[in-house]
Amino acid sequence: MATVKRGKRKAKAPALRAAPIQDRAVQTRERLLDIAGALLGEVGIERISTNMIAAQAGVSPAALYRYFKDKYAVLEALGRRLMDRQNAVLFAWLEEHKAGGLDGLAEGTEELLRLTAEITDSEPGGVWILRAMRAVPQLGHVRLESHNEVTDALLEAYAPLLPKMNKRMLWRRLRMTVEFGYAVDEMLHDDDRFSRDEILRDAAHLLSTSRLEDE
Amino acid sequence: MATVKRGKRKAKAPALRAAPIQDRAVQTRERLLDIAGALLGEVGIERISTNMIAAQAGVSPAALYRYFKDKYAVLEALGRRLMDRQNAVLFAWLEEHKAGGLDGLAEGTEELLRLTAEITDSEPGGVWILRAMRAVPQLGHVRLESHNEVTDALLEAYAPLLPKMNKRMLWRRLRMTVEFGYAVDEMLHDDDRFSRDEILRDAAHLLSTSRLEDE
DNA sequence: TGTACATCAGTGAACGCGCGTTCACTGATGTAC
DNA sequence: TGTACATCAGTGAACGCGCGTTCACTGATGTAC
Repeated sequence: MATVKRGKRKAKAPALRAAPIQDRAVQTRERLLDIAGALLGEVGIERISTNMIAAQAGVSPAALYRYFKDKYAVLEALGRRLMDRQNAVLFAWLEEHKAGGLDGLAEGTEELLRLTAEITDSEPGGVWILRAMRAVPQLGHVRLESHNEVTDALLEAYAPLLPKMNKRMLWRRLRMTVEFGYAVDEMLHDDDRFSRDEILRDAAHLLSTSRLEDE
Repeated sequence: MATVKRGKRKAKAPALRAAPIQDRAVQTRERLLDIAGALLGEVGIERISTNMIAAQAGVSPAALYRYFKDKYAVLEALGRRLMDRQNAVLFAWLEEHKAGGLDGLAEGTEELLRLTAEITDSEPGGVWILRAMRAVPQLGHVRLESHNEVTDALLEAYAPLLPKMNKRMLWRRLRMTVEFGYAVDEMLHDDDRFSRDEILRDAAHLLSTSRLEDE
């Protein structure tokens, strides 16, 4: 028995999910998420199933469970991926505009809304992911955490520009503005009577003429 | 065979749903909707089932199908009932405040938001009904139709007060404000860091300082 | 008022189906020597 | 570079379960005479 032992133990690894190591694993995971997003828009949150996702992605149902603990973990990862991408855009935008003062930020509002909408468009099932985050109790925290993080970043930029204003109130109003921004993102996707440009312009107008400060 | 025939035909009525006639039927229908709303909040849109609704309501699964064509018809009726009640409040509010001009309407904003929230609270599963209307493709039209109807009514009140403004643009901006209003209603139900009063006051402030007119 | 009967409201049990998940397994890939 | 072997990625088939819906039926209610 001259077989060489190199691993610490030869216990049968429990085949549970872990951070993917090989390249094809990363690709399979992303593919599962893309398909899940697309199905969210096609069949809806109450019809989507793990078997359906796996079949569309061309893998066995069991493969899905190497990457996700259960069905909700798939949806949660989907939501997180979209929100992370949207937040990255917002952080970059903030970095670029915060030097411009309140006016600069107001002028950039339309651009920010447009960039965010483009991220939503680029993700399969984009807007349906946002809606699922709202409607499924188990997923709500993803949305909340993301929105709060964004609001924190906004506060950092706005607070020095409104030094006399109560921070707690400013945070609250920024939080609400974030919520309005997402409402606009959703509106863009189910109104066909108006062009995207019209909606974006109105949204930027309403958001930037509403006053953060004062009583 | 001297039996008297009074009905036009004696064909076995197909036992399909129709407008309820007896009082207990009306009550059963309402009870099914109440239970459905409550379950929407408790188990979520992706776990709720017709069997579950019937069991909780204390009737057999088959009884549910006397009142609703299928599962979506239950949810649709639920959404319609809530939105009708909210719209009734809005119409009454509008009637009362439209004489006050733009200032009167602006001052009444907080009250409208509060009244709407109270309706949402009073309906079992209130906020989850609103969210389901968003997230389920088959139900989206209920929300859209309701919001459009509300916007039409608002336009009627605001247009005379802003005679120089392009009607199409005004409608669009009012439509967006309605959307913001519903976003506030939803916010009230998942933020526990701030009191309802704080949120309502901020919302009224943001909505009424944003300018409907001008470019 | 009594009653025969039409209609309405609700039952009990079952149907076929697809769900979410797990099992023991195989094939693909990486790596120490 | 070859190779033995550990580890990783993915399979095929099945599981128990609850789903949405329908069936033939019974009991409750309303009403014409």
